[in-house]
Amino acid sequence: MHRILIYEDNERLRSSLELLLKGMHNMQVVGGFGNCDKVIEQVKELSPSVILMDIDMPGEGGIIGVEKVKRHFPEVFVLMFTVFDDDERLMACLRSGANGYLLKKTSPLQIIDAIENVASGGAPMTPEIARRVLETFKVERKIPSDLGLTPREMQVLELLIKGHTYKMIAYEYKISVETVRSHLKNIYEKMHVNNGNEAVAKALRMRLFE
Amino acid sequence: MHRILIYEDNERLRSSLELLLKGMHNMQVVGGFGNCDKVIEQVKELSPSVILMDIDMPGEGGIIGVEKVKRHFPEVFVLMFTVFDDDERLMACLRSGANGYLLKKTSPLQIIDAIENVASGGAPMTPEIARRVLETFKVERKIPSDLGLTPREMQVLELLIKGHTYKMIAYEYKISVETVRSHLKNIYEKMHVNNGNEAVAKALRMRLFE
DNA sequence: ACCTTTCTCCCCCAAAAGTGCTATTGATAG
DNA sequence: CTATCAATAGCACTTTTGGGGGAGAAAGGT
Repeated sequence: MHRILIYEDNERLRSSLELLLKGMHNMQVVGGFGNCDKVIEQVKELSPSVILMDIDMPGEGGIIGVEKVKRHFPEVFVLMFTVFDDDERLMACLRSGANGYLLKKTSPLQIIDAIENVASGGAPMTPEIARRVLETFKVERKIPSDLGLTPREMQVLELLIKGHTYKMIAYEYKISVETVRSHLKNIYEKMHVNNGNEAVAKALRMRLFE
Repeated sequence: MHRILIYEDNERLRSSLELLLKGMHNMQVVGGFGNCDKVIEQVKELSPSVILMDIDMPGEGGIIGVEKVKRHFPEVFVLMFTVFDDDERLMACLRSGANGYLLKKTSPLQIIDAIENVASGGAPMTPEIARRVLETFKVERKIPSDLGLTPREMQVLELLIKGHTYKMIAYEYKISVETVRSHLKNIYEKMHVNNGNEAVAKALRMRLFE
């Protein structure tokens, strides 16, 4: 039996949802509210297993809502449910740990499906949403990032990033400080930077190291 | 009409897939191979609209495959299709720009669905996969990361990351170099680091800046 | 055999960075 | 009113860095 809690400021839509879900033998709507101002108390009180959460609501919206819920009750599944589909909000929800993301144009059947799905550990989302999520992975992709650094140069740069001084790097690799200097000179030239700080920043931004 | 190209080293499975897809009125299997060694030539030759790509194949596997395809033909949709479901491979594929990710236990009907779906710009994946993808978003979440840096200290640190010298920072904010030094001293202490390189690395890793 | 790259090392020298102090001012919280 | 904090600034002193050279040995490719 799934215990559903609904956050949706549009009264009519909320009623429709309640009606729809009540019609299912294995679902029980334990509550419905128009904003997330008291979400913590309400979840504690009603102990839902799945929350349907609209994003755009007066007072505290769904983004704050999902964050609060997931921080205090990470075991409760939260399903975002919205007309808005801008990437900003989407990502904000996902980062806060939302378990799924539905657009309001989703059919009733699919909503039921999604609830079943999320309750069994899945992460339902429309293919549209999924595409956008994957998109963000791609942009994150490592750019060619071929600076032509030699293996040794990479090693030296790595220790520089760790905050080692030239002397420490030299000791680490059993080479002279002069050699370390040479490597760093070459590194800076190849990276088109003028000092260590810039090199460190650039290397990390290019994800040469983690 | 979708033009499908299949990469799958298991002959029997490949035949089954071909048979399944050929049965559809709007799909045409333009080819099938057991590895990705010549994927570029093959795609150029056969110009598929959707590629079904197994991950584990002798020779060049699907991960190299999807990467090659997406680099040379970003407009071709690639649907990964595999028994393996470890996060490493999954992420590698997604980063390379795979358009969807199916597990082999997926039913024939769902495979057809997924192809239609990916061809119309969606990103089909099993809820299971979707869950894992969302998971990676969560772990990426910004941690409180409160070092107690003051606004001014943040500004100074920001320029340091850009590779500015103390002198340049001082000039930028119309303060004396000594003041910059003071700020940096405090910054290093608060961050528990001993020099600029380490501070830059730590700041970027904590995503204090991007 | 010749060339290039990589890794190694050296010198000089100036600039920059880091450490340890002190100290004044203005704003703010208690 | 007082204590704290942020921001400012200074000085002395040491260490570290960065930029300019040059140069030799080993490895790898043509």
